[in-house]
Amino acid sequence: MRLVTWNVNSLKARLPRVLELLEAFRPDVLCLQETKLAAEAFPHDGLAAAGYRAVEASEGRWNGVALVVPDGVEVVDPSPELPGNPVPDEARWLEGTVGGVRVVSVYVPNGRAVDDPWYPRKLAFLAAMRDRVADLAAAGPVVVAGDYNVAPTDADVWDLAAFPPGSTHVTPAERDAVDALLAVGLRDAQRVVRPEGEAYTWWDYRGGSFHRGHGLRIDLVLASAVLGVEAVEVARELRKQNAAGDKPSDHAPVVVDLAGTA
DNA sequence: ATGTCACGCTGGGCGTGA
Repeated sequence: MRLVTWNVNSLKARLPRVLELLEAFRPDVLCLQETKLAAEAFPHDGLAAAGYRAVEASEGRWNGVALVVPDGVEVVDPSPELPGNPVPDEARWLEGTVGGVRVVSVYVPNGRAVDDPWYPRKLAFLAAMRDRVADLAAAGPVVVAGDYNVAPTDADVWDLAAFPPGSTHVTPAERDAVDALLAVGLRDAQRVVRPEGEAYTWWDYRGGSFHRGHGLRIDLVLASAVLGVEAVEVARELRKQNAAGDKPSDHAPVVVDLAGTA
């Protein structure tokens, strides 16, 4: 099974690049985050032209997640429910069973700053995830893919000096929350294939960050250990503007090939 | 350089979020 996760920063603005991704990588499931559109505006027709269909959880202007699969593939028992979610009105969680694997597309709250009310909300969201994923992992193979807004280790940050005290994404509490997800029996797919070193997935739009290598690895694919990880690729070409002038997201897609799936 | 995007509201810049 080939799974891709991508924070697109508006599916309306990014549709040409999503179609480019589907054509180039032909995933069996694509987990989208930050679709940033209402359900009635979701571009089902555009995806259909590429041979794909989507199940989505949409909110309107902000957030929004989706699972995109090839025509003829069913997403069984889709659900946006995350028990204990501190922000249940926001479209940040969507699970569905694809090929016998429970797949989740998740957009974890940013957190903003350690002294901001969004920081404890972020930690509460991650705690709710842990409890839900523990239940899912006990029931069968699971993949939790998305924008975690956490860089799990120092190797996932271009420069720790850019994260002075009060900064989010790198705090021990956030990293402990990701470790707690792994502790229910998941593996960080990128680190299975590439145990250390740089594998960034996000670069700020500002200041030429991509060109300068100022990135973070915050888009993660956590997979049940029973699922073999054959390959992982960060699709960096999609972080660049294309020849037609279509702009990139500030995140690159993460492409993961998994074995041991139906 | 806090140097970029994308959105809604509105009719072209501003506020918001990342």
